[in-house]
Amino acid sequence: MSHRHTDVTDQVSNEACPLTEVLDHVAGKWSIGILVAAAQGPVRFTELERTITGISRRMLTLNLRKLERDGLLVRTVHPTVPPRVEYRLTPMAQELRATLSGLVGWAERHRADITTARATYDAATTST
Amino acid sequence: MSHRHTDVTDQVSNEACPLTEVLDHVAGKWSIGILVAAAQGPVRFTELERTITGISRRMLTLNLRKLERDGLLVRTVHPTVPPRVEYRLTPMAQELRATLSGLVGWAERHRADITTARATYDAATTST
DNA sequence: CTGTATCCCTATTGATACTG
DNA sequence: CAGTATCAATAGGGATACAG
Repeated sequence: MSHRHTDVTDQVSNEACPLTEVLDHVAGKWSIGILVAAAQGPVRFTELERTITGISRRMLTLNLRKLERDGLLVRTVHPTVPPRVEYRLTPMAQELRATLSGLVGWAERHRADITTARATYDAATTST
Repeated sequence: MSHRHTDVTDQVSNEACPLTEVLDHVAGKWSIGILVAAAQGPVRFTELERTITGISRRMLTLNLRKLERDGLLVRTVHPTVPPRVEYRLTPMAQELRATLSGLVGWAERHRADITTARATYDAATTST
């Protein structure tokens, strides 16, 4: 064994893989957006609904519950007459958000490259 | 306006948001797994198919194409009699992978916390 | 206001068979 | 080996109406 294509097998195979773990909590279409929106401070349900733009009430609720269950969001209900519910990030989620900024940085640095790559690929694919 | 719930509106709203950009390239169920697997060096199609475990041939192909189109993977075809195709990360993707390790670190640090949070949440939800 | 419950539609994915 | 094509199953997500 020294064929120089090093053994890859143990990196992705099992379900305990940290990468998979991350994805399960973050990979959703809305999760990260919610985390970012909620990071600004305690945020109310309706606020999020307006902020996230394309999200439906249903999806917002589902994602909020998931994030809460994973310990990333804290849900606080103020038992006032018009119910007031606020969401805020846990310290763990704040940490995640900080980490996420690395991704954002990467995206910003390479947005143009990606656009170019796509154009090139499409050109090569579309035409003969 | 000074209700201390700072204006969130400009963070997630538009489609040009870097976060959205990142997600489009990375959020897929398999994308990151593929990138990690391919990072070890030139990898062949079948190797990936075995490595990624749960992935179907179809999904592997689709994701490979997407990643290639985005300029994250380079596909090299060796015109030998049994075709030999190898995939490797572009520098841009290597950079992404480095960034990703931050996420992996976060996941590793908090895996236990998440498990606990879920158990707590489920206990509080299931009972009563 | 803050959700929950339904219905329904579409996109994603798996399984399978076939090809260069 | 490395895909592509096709079909069927499913889950994700939107719209809407209703409830605490």
